[in-house]
Amino acid sequence: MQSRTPAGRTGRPRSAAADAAILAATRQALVELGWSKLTLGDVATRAGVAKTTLYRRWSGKNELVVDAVAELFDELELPDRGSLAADIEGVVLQFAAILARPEARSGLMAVVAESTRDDALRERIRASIVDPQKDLVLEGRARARTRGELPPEPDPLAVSRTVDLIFDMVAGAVVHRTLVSAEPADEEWVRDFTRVLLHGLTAAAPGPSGM
Amino acid sequence: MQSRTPAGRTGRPRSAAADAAILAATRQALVELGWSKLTLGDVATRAGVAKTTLYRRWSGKNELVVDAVAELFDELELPDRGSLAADIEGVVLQFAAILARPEARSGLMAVVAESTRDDALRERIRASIVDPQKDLVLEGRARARTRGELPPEPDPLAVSRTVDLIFDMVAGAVVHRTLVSAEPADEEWVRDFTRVLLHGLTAAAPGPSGM
Amino acid sequence: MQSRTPAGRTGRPRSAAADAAILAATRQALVELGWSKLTLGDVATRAGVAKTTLYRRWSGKNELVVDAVAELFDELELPDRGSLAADIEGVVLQFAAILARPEARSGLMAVVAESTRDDALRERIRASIVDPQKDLVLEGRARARTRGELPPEPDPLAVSRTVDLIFDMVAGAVVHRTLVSAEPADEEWVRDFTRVLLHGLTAAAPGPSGM
Amino acid sequence: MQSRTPAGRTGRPRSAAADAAILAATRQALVELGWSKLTLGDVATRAGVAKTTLYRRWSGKNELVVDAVAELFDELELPDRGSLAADIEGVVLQFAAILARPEARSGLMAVVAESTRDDALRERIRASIVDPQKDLVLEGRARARTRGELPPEPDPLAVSRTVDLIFDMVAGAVVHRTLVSAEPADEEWVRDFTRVLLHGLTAAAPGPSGM
DNA sequence: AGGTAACCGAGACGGTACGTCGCGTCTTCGC
DNA sequence: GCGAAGACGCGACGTACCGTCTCGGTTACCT
Repeated sequence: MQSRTPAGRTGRPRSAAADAAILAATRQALVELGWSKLTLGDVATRAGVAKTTLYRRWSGKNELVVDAVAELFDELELPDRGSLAADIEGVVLQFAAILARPEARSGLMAVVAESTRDDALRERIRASIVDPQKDLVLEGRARARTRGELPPEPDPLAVSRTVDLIFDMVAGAVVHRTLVSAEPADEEWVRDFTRVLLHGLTAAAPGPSGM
Repeated sequence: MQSRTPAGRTGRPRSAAADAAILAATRQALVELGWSKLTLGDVATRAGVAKTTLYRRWSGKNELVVDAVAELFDELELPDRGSLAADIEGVVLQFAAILARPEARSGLMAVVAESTRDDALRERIRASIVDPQKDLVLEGRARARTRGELPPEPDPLAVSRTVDLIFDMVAGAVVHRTLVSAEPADEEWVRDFTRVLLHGLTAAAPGPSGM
Repeated sequence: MQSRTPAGRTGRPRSAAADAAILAATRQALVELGWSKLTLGDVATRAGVAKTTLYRRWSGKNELVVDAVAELFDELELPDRGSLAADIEGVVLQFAAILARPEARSGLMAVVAESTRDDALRERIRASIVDPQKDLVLEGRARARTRGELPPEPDPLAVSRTVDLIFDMVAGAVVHRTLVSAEPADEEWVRDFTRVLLHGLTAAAPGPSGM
Repeated sequence: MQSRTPAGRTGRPRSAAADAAILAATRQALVELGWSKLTLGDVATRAGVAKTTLYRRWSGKNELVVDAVAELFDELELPDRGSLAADIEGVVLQFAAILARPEARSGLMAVVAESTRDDALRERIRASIVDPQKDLVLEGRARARTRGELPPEPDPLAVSRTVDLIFDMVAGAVVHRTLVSAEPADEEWVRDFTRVLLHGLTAAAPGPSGM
């Protein structure tokens, strides 16, 4: 192993505790103030840290909040509930539970909004938040295939297209339900949604577009 | 008919041209600067209007942008393309076309993000943007029913639940595809999506939960 | 008799009551708010008058306040107390009494300050406020001369110089005492001041500079 | 001795150069614009300083101008011209010279006007501007006493009363001559004034009121 | 064991935008 | 045509954060 400091250097190393304190303070501030009223000076104060220390690690509000929110999604995992439908329901419920937390709600949508004009930010969001979720879709399909619930892998290009579609439908529906319609994505809704999604995928599968 | 000015009728009336100029300037600024760099002072200048005039009509950036973006959605209408699937594809494409415009992208997501902490704002978004869209879903279902593509109206409560689900799935998927995945919701994607959605709805329909 | 409207004109004549109401409202506002916080909109409201009406009669805050304060000095008159010293004491006390009123204090000094960069304003102050006071000095000297307390009139140029000096000394001392030292110009102070002034004038009179 | 920074010693220290630049810019703006058109934003710009820096040091226009004008009076000193009359003439001429400068004229009167409704401001004016001048009167009397031009010190209470009266007469007359009458307090006027004042004081001295 | 370089807190700095207030002008309606 | 009501363009206000920059002082690594 090696030291964390990038290029084995002299001088005092950065405090590891500060990073955690800053991210926690960011989430706390998101809960209490929301995205638009969150200020970096306030986050620094909450974390017991100087503004300088914060700016040494993050270049601005967007990047900081992405990282703070990303940690919330680390707890997402694919439960093994025995069937594809049940697995999907499980993960959708987890996703909905995260979006129900106030620090995720405004923070996530705000950085997504910002990312429409900032490619680096969108890439950061994709890498920290979106791709890990997409991996769950892939993992779920693989598990279903071993169970025999899905046919063997078709050609890879079609797979990618299908996975992307599934992901947009799942994430999009939950986000829209939670944030725009402002209704809870509870078990009943998730059951309805999962049924439509699964039936749609299996029924549409043999179609000519190779789904 | 009657006079438009509701109650107090004295004094110089508000300029109607100013409203239009301000909303147009807001959209222009959204295109050029994006949400976060848009300032009300700049919008006022672009509109050839004093800041006070703007503040007399809108209480802040959020409300202004909601109204500016809402006008973009006024052009949405349900085309009659002859079949339910084609109608859906048509309206989804229109929706996608609007979301492809930069003044809608960042503006819409940003106000949605803000609305997570501002109930009045969420209600404004719902009334000006969301509900008109939802009406299209209702209209489309009614038309399909006269065509015989859908069974006659089941009980009203289930209808509401289904319409809400459809709406969250349609709007959510398009938004997520466009803004998060940052891929175009083009004809091919819309065709795939519509197939899955329609198959899912018809296949799931006879289920015990009354869908 | 005839109408007040200057050049016998058509249309509704200006309300004479409005002028008085505006000046009274100005003094009231001076008392409550002071010069710097006095606003013309507020004066108009207090007077039950529209801003337009006010601006039709006065061109701005300075001119309005000069007129409002000038009315306070109309009550100044030269009492006949039997001797020059007593006459002076009397008029100085009256002057001090006016300066003790809050509507005079801040209003007067403020317009004087403004007049340092506005010749028209200074002329207006001189005509409405200063010259009437100076006339009292002339009147007092004439009366003293008939009493035999002063020698007959020397050459007119020297008179003007002396009157100006007396006036600057009297008005200046009272103003400074009242506003800068912030002590009351009461009877005792006025007696002391008058003694020094009169002794100075009579003792200095035979001097070579013709006083 | 000890460190200058009183208590909190951490953080970047305030720039001493900024204070001087701001006061100089204030005087320059007073000359060019006068009190009423002087804006703190403009002063900051002239000083090459941010508005916040200015507000960190002064709470508003009044306080700033008092300090800016006070520095003008620092150059006042009592010349030794050999006699009491000559000394007085000298210091009055200095005082008049300062009041002849445009940065003093409008600035000084305006803050005095404001001070009629702001006790803290009046105290600030007294401490920075008035009291130093009054000290000159005391110094002049002491020097005259060593010369034998004045009798030895009478009782202290009467002294205070006399000094206050002298001061109000001197400062008041010069201010009134300069600002209200708008005539120069030149050597001739100062000679006349000094003669009246001195004769008045000496002639009145033996009076019963203890002067 | 000492030197030194990067870290840390605190907080002042030059900026930019905020949302409000007052100005003096204008536009409308009613008397 | 006058007067009330009030919207208008304008410009300054005083505040809040931004992201940067000194400060003095503290570690941990590397001789």
